[in-house]
Amino acid sequence: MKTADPELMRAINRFHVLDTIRRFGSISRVEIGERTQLSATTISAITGSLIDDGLITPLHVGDLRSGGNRGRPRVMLTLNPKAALVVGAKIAANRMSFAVTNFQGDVLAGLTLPMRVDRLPVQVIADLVEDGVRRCVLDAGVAMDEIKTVALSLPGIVEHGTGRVRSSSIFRDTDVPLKEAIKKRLGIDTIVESDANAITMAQHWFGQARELDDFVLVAIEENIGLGVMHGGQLFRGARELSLTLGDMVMGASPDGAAKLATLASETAILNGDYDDARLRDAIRLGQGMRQVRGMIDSGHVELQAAARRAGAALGIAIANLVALFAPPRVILVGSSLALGDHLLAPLHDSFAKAIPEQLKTVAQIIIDDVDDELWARGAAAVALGELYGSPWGTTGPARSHTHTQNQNVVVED
Amino acid sequence: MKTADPELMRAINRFHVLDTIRRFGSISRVEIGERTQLSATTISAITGSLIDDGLITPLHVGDLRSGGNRGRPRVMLTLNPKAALVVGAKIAANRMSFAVTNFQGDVLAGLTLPMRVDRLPVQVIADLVEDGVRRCVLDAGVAMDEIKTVALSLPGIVEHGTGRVRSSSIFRDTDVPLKEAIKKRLGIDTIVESDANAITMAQHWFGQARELDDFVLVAIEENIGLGVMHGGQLFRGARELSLTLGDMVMGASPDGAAKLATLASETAILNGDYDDARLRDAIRLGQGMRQVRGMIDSGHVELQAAARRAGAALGIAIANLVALFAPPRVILVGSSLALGDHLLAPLHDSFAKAIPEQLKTVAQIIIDDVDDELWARGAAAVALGELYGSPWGTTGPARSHTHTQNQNVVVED
DNA sequence: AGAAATTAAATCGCGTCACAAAAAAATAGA
DNA sequence: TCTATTTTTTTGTGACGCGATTTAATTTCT
Repeated sequence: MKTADPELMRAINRFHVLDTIRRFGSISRVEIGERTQLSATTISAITGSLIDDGLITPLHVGDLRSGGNRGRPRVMLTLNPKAALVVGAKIAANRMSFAVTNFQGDVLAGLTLPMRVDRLPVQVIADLVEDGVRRCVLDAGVAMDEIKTVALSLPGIVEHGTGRVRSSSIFRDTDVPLKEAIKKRLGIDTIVESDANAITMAQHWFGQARELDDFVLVAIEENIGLGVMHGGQLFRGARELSLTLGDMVMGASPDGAAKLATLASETAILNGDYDDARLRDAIRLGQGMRQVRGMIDSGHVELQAAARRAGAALGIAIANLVALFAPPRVILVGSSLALGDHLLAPLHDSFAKAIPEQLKTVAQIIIDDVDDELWARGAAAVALGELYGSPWGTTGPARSHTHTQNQNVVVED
Repeated sequence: MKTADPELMRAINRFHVLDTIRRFGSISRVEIGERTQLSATTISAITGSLIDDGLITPLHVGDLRSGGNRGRPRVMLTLNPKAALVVGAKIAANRMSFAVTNFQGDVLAGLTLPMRVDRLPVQVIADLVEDGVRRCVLDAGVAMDEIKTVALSLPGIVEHGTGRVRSSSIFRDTDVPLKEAIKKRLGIDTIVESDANAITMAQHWFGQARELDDFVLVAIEENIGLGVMHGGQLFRGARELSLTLGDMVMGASPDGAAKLATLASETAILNGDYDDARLRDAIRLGQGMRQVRGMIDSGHVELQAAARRAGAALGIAIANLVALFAPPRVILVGSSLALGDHLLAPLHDSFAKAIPEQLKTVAQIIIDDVDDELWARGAAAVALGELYGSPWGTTGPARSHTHTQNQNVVVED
């Protein structure tokens, strides 16, 4: 039970201000006041402290006066890109992606390594992750000790707090203490998050849900991931467990029942149909679904039926989600979207049939074909989100800026 | 976006204190401090203000000194029962229940009226509710204007904020502005809530989940209701919509798919099997499931199969819920529990088969056979919860209690 | 019985917070 | 240069939570 004290109050308002600056990229104090409803005084104090801490920078524009604009000009504030660097990583069965981003979430260096890692021993995977992170950081031209946090995302059920992976298609073992393993190797704060939550965060910060504080995301890949944004925060289960949709059982009785994952995951669609050499290669490269789409287009009936089945099941599962969370938007991402209408037409169709009448207008379904980098960037956003929430610089007392204020770095164009 | 200010801070802490007193019934200031982690100073200030506002009362015990207890004795604090009176009501298809409770949630008067109200015109139902409330208040020996709030609970999807009933088996119409209708009739603040949420609140306050801030409740009656308690608060969908489980589609494709409600609701189990006169009567009296149980016991094969189907479907639906919310406890309530093991055995069975391995130990399923009064009391708890959260007396400045107490209570519109 | 010890609750003083009002800063137009 | 205008900072006020201190109410010891 969190007690409220002045420090918490400040932390909340500070976060609101920082978040507002992040959302608008470049914004004056007055506008922050309009958006947050905080008084100008408070804004000044908080932004002052943020400037002192080096998290934001004042930006005296000089021009951009759109004429007829008298009075003291507004000083724009932006995130200080150099305030922190983080690494985000996505670990998938057939590839790893890394992204080094600055405090604004801009990608300084990206790296995707196609390789089949699933079912390798944990130690080996951890080694590979370490290599990838170090390599990507090197590419970005920075030193490892400048990295504040590393965030890893992977499919499966992840316990956010402890950084343990309860279960994942990547690992043979269950309950893998991945966070500790990586932290020991890199000597950097590490966060482990489900890939679905990472991409959900990415959509919230950079993608199709920038303006929404409530939405649901379904990631259709080797597994079916789920991310729920609720009130601007990732919704986690009661034990800080990440959510998953692949375990949803579709059926009314144990006999006929099947998990969604066995109906709609990539593996399910392929159903062991690896006799085609090109398809085998494509799968190894993570292009399996694209290849399948081609095969369906040229008349592969069985695969088409599999895609239809998958789409139908997904449509129902999504309808169930809408019935539970009533989100204004559902975003679909993941490699299986490469199947195009072979998957989506039955999906929409069964969604329409499954959704209750009075919820029909509630949710809007959006398809977003995202690239590897955004997944990794999402993981980075998870890391940044934590830095925002609990700034390492003291949340503490407002200092009198009177004698520190002149570092107001005048940057002109 | 709520900004944090001293007033909010105080409101939060005040709520924590009040909630702690409610949970423990009778508790001293020191113990409140231990539980809330607030300083003794703050506790003193807040309890002082609560006493001034008449919400709690100091209780000088005198005895109960369990020996060996030196020093100044603790003064116990309790909720002031007379601080507010509320009415809770449960509207079901075949009966209405009412309960007048004091500020502690003690029932001063209860009333259950067996009558078939579903599909009656809204106006008629509203009239019946009005009569029931007035009658029950009269039974409690108090005047209507002493009632602070009325809370109605009913099956279906309810929009909490506006008090509109999006859809309910009770009403023929959709989007019924029930809150307005009742408020106009009674002239009292009215809250409309789903019955599942009300009984969830009741379990949290008085029942099987008193110590839990996270749990899920499934109400199996004419419909399948769902309540989710998350972090000590009722979890509502993004639009403040109440949740429902009856709309969950069980099946992998639109053809074979069926909503849970058509598999596991009372109507579904009966499946139009009204040829038995005694059963017809029992249903009218809300004893349908009890009667069905007897019929199964004496060898009614079809009904037994129906119960088995229902249980199996419910087990799967609950497993899906556990996969989504990871609650430590799932509580089952509702009239269908009268079916006993005819329903529960297949339920547990299919739950065990459907739940993923790593979540097996997460949730504990509890059956609770609750009576009508608890449902109504739950609605009352919903009303009380709102009173707690935003106390009508000014949350305002701490007064020096020594000489002030008489000013406040200026409540303006 | 009276003093000492002990525990609970109230009070005091401090630092912090948000905010309103006033002052200062920075610019455009006259 | 001077005035009007708009933004930002400074100043002053009321409220908050908390640690230290004081007062209150008992029990235990002598």
